[in-house]
Order: sequence, then C-alpha cells, then structure tokens
Amino acid sequence: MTKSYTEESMMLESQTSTNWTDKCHSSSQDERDVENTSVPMHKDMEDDDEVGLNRLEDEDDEEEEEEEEDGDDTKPKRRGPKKKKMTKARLQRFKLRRMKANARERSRMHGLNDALESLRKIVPCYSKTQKLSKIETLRLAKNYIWALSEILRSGKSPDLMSFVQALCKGLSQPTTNLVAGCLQLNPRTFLPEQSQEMPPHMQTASASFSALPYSYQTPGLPSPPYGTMDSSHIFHVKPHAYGSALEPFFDTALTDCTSPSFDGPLKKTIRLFSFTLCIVFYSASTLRSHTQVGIGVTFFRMC
DNA sequence: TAGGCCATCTGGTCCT
DNA sequence: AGGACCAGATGGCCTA
Repeated sequence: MTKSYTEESMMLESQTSTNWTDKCHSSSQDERDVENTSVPMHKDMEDDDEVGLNRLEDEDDEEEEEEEEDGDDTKPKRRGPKKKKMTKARLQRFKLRRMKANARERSRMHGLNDALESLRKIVPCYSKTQKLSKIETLRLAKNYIWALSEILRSGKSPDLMSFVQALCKGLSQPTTNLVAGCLQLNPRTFLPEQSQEMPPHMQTASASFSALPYSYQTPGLPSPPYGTMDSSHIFHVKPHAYGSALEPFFDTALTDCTSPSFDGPLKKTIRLFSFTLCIVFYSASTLRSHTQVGIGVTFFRMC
C-alpha cells in the first residue's frame, strides 16, 4: 500500500461521501481493499496523482489493442470481444472506478436509510431506544397507510382494537409488542388468535376505542424501553388540541371531509398520508431485494 | 451458537 | 463513458 493510493482513496471519500458517522469505517474499508491487492503503485502517481493518471491512460491507450494470446490451440477460440489484458494501469483504473462506485453505493444506501428513518418517525410507533427494523418499518407503514385509507374511505371512526389489529397485521411478535407498548395496550387484547382465550376483564377492555382510553394500563405488558406514544402521534396532531384523543379528531376530520378545502386535521392526515406513501414507495422499491418481500406489489394492490 | 439484521462490496443492467 | 439502480454475497454485531 503506497501513500498516494491512500490519499487518493481518502480524497474520493471526501468527494463522494456526505457527513456520515461511519465515514471513517467506510474509508478504511476501501483502504483495506486496496491493501489486499498486490499491485504496486505506479511511480508517477506517487509524485502527482493527476499527471500519474494521465500517464497511465496514455500508456493504457498504447496497450489498448493488446489482446490475450494464450497460445493454447486445444481450447476453442472464444467468440465475441476478446478480453483485454489487465495491465497495471488498467487495474489501477478499474480499482479507482470500483472505489468511486462503492462510495456512491454507500451514499445511496445512506440516503435510503435516511428515508427509512423519516418513515420510522411518522409511523405510529417511534422509539429511539428500540428501533424498528427496516422490514418491520415498511410493514407497519403499509398497515398504517391501509388503516388511514380505510378511515378516509369508510368515513367512520375506527374501533381502537380493529385499528391496532390492522396496524399489527403481519408484524413480528416483538414489533407487535412494541406497538402495543406504544399504545399502552396488551397485545393479548387485540391479537385475534389469542383474544379468544382472553379473560373476561380483558374482553371488556377490547371494546370500542371511545370506551377504552388508551391510558389503559396493561397487566401483562413488558416494561419499557418502549417508544413513547400518544394519540397525537398516531394522527400527528398536537395532543393539546383535543381533550380526548381520537374521537374528536375523527369528528373534525369527517366533518372536514365534506369541505372542498380539506382544512384542519384531515388536511394534515392527507398530507401525512401522501408523505408516507412517497417514503414507503421509495423504500419498498429500493429495498425489494433486501427485504425479500414484495412490499411494492402489496402496496400497489392496496392502492 | 444459530438466526436476524445490517452495512458494504461487487458485477450486471439500464439509462443519459 | 459514467452514474443509478439492483440483487447476490459476505462478514460483523447482537440477542434469545
């Protein structure tokens, strides 16, 4: 590993990367990669990177027509464009391109993670201590969008239990617990397969939302760290705006539905809805391979 | 220790 | 040609 190559990689990093906290890690990663290669640095590049690169390119041009001659008559001749010989200069350029591409890819993924973080903050369960995984964030967001769509479509205020059930559909048990913790509910009270075994006192607790303030303290709920969650987070309205949480919201929102101007909380909801849609769509499409689920497809079906 | 999650690298493809 | 995007591979970290 020569000095100039390290400097060049650092320069590339500074050009392509933003202020990520793990930038040092990324940078060292590339350095490690370069170190692993046994290609010696071109002498010119030690003096002047720019000149060195130009020289390399010139040298490379001269070798452009050079082709691999293995001289092995036993093997059938390969069709198509012949593979160019990997000269030192070409190897260097290749590495440089790769490093640039890696930096771009890191940056791209960081952008994606930023978008996911934004999404985490607007889905109805945000915790700095217990972060939702990417896949669970997307699932929860999908459920959230669906739930909001249903509200807008039906024009009815939802039962809390159905709302929570909709939110937790397909989520893992830990995430369901987390959402429950955020809502200060016991997962047992709304998980369908478990609700049948619900003790009588719990069954009363699973009544409609208006009959069950979410300040309901659950006996079996694990203790924090859970995300703090209040009704204002669910619908992104200021908590002090309404004495009781959701009911007034729906009343207002549904009244406003008839208004062409869509002012008030509904407007906020719609705006939030659109924003969530954008982020989910972007995240889902980008994460398709990583999440291994057709969230994008599901999303389109939902719409 | 296995499994889940994540960041990163990498080669391929498509687009400008 | 170069950048964006994608999907597979890999290794590290954490937790049950």
